[in-house]
Amino acid sequence: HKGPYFAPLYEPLPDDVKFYYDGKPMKLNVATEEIATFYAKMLDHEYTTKEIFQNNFFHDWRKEMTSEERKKIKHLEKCDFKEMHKYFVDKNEARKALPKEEKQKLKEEADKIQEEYGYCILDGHREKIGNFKTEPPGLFRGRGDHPKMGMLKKRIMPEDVIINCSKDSKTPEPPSGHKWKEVRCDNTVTWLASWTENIQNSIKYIMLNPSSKLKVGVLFLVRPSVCHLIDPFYATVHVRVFKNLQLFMENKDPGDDLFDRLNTTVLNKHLQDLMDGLTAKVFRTYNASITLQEQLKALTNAEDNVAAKLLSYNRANRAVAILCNHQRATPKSFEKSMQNLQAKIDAKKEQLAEAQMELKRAKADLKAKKDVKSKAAVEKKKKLLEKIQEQLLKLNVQATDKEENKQIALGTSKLNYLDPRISVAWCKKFGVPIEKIYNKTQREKFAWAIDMADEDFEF
DNA sequence: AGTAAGACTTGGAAGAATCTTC
DNA sequence: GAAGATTCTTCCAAGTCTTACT
Repeated sequence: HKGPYFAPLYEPLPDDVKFYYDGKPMKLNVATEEIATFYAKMLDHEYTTKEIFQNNFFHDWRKEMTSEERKKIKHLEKCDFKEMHKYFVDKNEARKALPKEEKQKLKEEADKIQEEYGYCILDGHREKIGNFKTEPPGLFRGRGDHPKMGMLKKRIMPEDVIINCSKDSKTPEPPSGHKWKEVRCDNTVTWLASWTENIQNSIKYIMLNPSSKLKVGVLFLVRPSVCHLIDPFYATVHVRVFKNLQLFMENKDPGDDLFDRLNTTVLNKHLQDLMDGLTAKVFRTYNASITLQEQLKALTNAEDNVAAKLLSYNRANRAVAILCNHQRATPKSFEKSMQNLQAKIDAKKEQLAEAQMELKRAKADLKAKKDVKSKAAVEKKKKLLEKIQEQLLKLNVQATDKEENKQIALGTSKLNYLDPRISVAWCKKFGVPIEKIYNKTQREKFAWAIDMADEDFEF
């Protein structure tokens, strides 16, 4: 591989885009200006209204200022980033409004970078890298009430990066004038490059795309041996769990933590002793997959049309998501898009009524004239009516699906917990095109399953 | 046995691309 | 054809599990 692709260097603002302190324009040092733009870009984000975010940002920003700047800039409230903010908003819109050819050109440039840095050779095969770019500098966006939100995330330099590649491969060249922190050849790990980020002091990695050999299959292909053991395991375990619970409770007061001695480490250790490869996660995957299979069996009706079958599929998928507790907040746009859909349904109903009337008229016409032309007209109207009926049905199914899905996130279980062969088999068995349930990325990731599973596959 | 560091996976949000609708 | 909605993709923080260490 060629090592990571580094975030582009900072481009100073044009002279007419000014920063104001205490109402007066102030020219900032390039490094200071760069950090200011990180904040300016986020001005209409909720983050910048939070005190912790503001304080962390201001603290880190001042650290990077020249001593003169630091002497002057003492209060965030007196900083005016609005002009900078507007500059970036405008720039963004200008980019969106670019003519087709220009956009095409930009895309080609991006593709070239992807082509050059986005792949590596693994065991003689060309594999796609998942994240081949270093994370750009910016302000840390911790979730919830993260105490470090707003802190400066520093620019990653080649000197921060450890390269991992095989001994017989060509070592990637660092950008000119730079060198790598280290080059090593460790074939016991999967990462290609790594660096330590400055906020939490944790390590970030460049790794392969989910479609690559390294990422695929390990869980699902090795698992069957584990899974057929899980069934009898469950059967005996719940008796024992009950007894153990009683034991746990005997020596405890009602307020005590029941599981003070049971943490995931202990649990995993125990499971590991029972069988190699058995961890708590395997149970979650097993439960998810077996549930999907059962639900699909129970819900799918072979006589249904594709739309109705898809509703059944989504319902089975939802049962899994509920089991895994993949809940989400109802999307902000939910009400509105539901109303839109309802309006569509109403419009379709009117169309339907209209089509019924027209068919009636055409039939009457045929009765009166009994000629070839009006017979053809009747047929045509019949066809139209059927088409509209089908469309209406589809819309209704869509509405049901949407409503049932509003507080449930399907993505994670679909991507990480469900054996794709179950879905592939289902598609083949019921004649549903695979594109209806997996988009392009998902099809890439599950290519192995699409190839191998036939309609009789059982988990 | 407990803890910290390292490796790898997961989850959800933001941004980009595409589709719809007027 | 542009504005808005929807879907896809990328990004990256945070979670889980493993390994190393004391």
